[in-house]
Amino acid sequence: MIERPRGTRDFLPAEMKRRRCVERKMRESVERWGYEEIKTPTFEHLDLFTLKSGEDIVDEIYSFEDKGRRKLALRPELTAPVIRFYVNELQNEPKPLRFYYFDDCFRYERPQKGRFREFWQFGIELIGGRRDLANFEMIALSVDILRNIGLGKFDLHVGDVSLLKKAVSSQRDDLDEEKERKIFRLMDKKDEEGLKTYLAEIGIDAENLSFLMSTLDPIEEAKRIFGDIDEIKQLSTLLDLLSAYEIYPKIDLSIARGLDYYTGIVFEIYAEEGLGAQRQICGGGEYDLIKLFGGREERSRGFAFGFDRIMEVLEIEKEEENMIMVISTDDCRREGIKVARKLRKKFKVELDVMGRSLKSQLSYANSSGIKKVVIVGRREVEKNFYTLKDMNNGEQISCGEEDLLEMIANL
RNA sequence: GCCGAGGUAGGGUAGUGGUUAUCCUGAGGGACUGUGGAUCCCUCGACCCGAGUUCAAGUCUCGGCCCCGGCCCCA
Repeated sequence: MIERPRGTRDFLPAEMKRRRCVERKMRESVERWGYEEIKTPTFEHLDLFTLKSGEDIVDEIYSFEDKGRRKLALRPELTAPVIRFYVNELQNEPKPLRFYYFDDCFRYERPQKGRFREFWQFGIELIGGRRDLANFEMIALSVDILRNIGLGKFDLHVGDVSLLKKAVSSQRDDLDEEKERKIFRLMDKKDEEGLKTYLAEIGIDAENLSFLMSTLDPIEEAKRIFGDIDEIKQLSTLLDLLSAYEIYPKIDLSIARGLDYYTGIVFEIYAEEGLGAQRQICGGGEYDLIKLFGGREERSRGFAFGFDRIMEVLEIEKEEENMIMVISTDDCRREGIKVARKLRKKFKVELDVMGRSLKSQLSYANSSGIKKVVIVGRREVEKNFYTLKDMNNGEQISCGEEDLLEMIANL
């Protein structure tokens, strides 16, 4: 027997209904803000991703060589492909550009709760725009989506990596990249003890950086240290605009995220429960990929939802299935087929393919949750009528050909 | 890659070295040739894979695979 590859999943019809329902709501949400769907290839040149994230990520990517010796990779995320697309052929479009995507991504990682080797991302990229207004739109939209899909409980954290970088690099002139990274990582993990120990080790006064981890009013504290610099104004304006949309994020200046390409505001959204160690359901921010990919400098920003993680925490009530079954026995199959065809103009209709008796077909309808059946048997065919049966209460009525559609709708 | 817990019909399970591997559910058929849900009967269907120990392995040992929780990483 052939097993499903590690970290992949099969989805049953019931689960696909849930997923499509949420997907539909997400699409509706972003389309109401003027976003349009785009699609990029499932695989790209490996370089696209190493350029963005460094050589190290090759370990976590599904990469391969094709028969023409090209080094390719299944996309591990969608921001880089979308920006590549933009740089390739959309740079002269009028700004802003509002794009959204919903697709599967692939990462070679150890699977655990909320983490798979094939997983789905729903995200947007907003290219162009003045920083404060565009950042407002990005974050407000992400919250709008969650509100629309009915996910009420989440934590929104907003930070600014440029402030973080500035604060850390101002501590020592000779701070190399590796040390900075380690500091960022400890901060991102909120490992205060580890951070203190490490800062002491490399001779930095932890007090100077403590405002980044502060939970009280980090903006005020940053202002005290840096003065009223542009980064702080941006954050304040953003908070003001968000409050107009009734969004009150938690400021967290220690968010480091991928860091390599984020350049300004960053944000993360966490589910409150149900995901174990993988609580993050959304991440995004401002980045500078366009120039890196050889385009004309243009600010852009975006976010992506971990669709599968959202599905883990979201509770959705089941939609009732509205299936009609046309039941006919072997001597009347032709008539049954004709009736089914007529009904399919307006309804979902099933026909028996098992060759079952009338009794067994009813039994099947019952156990499949089919609420309405039309019986087309010899008796009906000979006298030229149909029998409609309501499976909920067992009541039956007869009707002629001309009122079939109407009567079954009202059954 | 690391640490830990697991893997018995489609789903849920019993089974501490010894009959033909238990029970529930499910699925297919029938009792019942034009009327479902109840009942009864029949049928289908499993020890993750591979080595080893043993007279004998679902059970013990080792390796692999998969899965679950966590670490690392997280574009």
